[in-house]
Amino acid sequence: MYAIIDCNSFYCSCERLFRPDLLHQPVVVLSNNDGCIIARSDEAKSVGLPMGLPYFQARPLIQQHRVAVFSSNYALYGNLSMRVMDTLRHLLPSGTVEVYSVDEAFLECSHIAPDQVASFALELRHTVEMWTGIRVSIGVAPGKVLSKMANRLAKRKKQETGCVLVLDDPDKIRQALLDTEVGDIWGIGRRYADKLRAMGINTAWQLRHMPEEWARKNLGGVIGVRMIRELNGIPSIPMKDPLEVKKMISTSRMFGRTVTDAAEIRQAVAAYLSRAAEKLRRQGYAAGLIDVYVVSNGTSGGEYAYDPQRDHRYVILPRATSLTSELLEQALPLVDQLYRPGVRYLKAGVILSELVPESAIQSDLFSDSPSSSAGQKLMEALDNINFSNGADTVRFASSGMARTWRMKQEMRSRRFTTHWNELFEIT
DNA sequence: TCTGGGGTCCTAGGACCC
DNA sequence: TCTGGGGTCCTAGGACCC
Repeated sequence: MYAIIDCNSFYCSCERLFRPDLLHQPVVVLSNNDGCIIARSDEAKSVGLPMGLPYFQARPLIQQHRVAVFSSNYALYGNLSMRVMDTLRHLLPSGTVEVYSVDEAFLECSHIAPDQVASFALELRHTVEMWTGIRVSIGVAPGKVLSKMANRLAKRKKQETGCVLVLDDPDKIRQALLDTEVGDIWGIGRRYADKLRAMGINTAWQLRHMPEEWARKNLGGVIGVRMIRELNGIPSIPMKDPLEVKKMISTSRMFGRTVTDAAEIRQAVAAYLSRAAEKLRRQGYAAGLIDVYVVSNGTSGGEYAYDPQRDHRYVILPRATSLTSELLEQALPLVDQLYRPGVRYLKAGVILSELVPESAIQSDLFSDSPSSSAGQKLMEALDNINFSNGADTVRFASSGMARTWRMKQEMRSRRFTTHWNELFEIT
């Protein structure tokens, strides 16, 4: 059996943890740049605020129902996520927890007797809430797809299920499949859902009875075949090895306003690259390739304009590196190749790929410094200062001083758990 | 005026090789 | 006028996820 454990309205729960006065109030959290709604408490859902609604469109409803609004506070969410995941790893045998996203983890439960699974799940839910203050929902079933389905149904019927649902016999599975529309299956996105409905397939139960060969042709090849098997209770999506190396690290942001100045684009790219390099070092990798891209405002206004030929450049590094200075040196010239005067830019981004473990860097035949250990010490010092004193305390001058292009975050709560000067105070 | 950011996997098709 | 078969590697693009 597989379980998925999922934090309820995670970002909102994090905000409420330090604002108990909001416990039964509607709460929403906004995307970067305070652009749109990305998390809603149950109360906010029930006043009719949909996911992804632009903030400016949501404003009337927000005022009418006195909804508490927060800018996203990733320092806080990341730290609380770590606490939840640590709790799971503490309570389960090693190798059975797969962190799937900031607020979800799959558990492989073969070590638990089938008749114990339900009580174990309830216990787990209770412990996570006691230790972290975060409420979770748990779905258990044979396979990841069915466990996601169980989780979804558990949340939908909180009162009856206590946020835990175990699909452990054919009748329960059948009922769950009948109760799930194709578009609500994990792995079926909007495109496939439209396609399936056009073919008269509306429920997971109907999809389950389609032949594998049909799925191979119509649902993305092997992905479709795995889907049919999972729906039939045959686990076909394995647990992921937590040690697997990442393939890319990317950092991108919308600007707080449109930007037309090349110097400002360079600053933004320098800042995103610094951030990406920090992630790179934290995970112990070096990058062999840098991608830089920009997105502009379409000529007719409104629309995003991105043309890979025109708006994206990359450079292959002579030697993989994780030093911000070396990466900057290679990446900044790309900006000048991309930049077109007079264009209104909305966003820029940096992608680091061809990642290799720092310990296994291929040195280049002609480089004079075998491994730039002074540079590495400098980066270590930089990362330590920025970790303990807050991001960007020390940064490269190329990332700019005034930085008026930076995103808006006007309603961010304090970083209660990660910054000494922002601790929760009791008076 | 105002619509996020960070990922993964898979396939098709072109270039190239023997 | 005729013009193979088998393979690898790479990239772009589509689809999905939270």
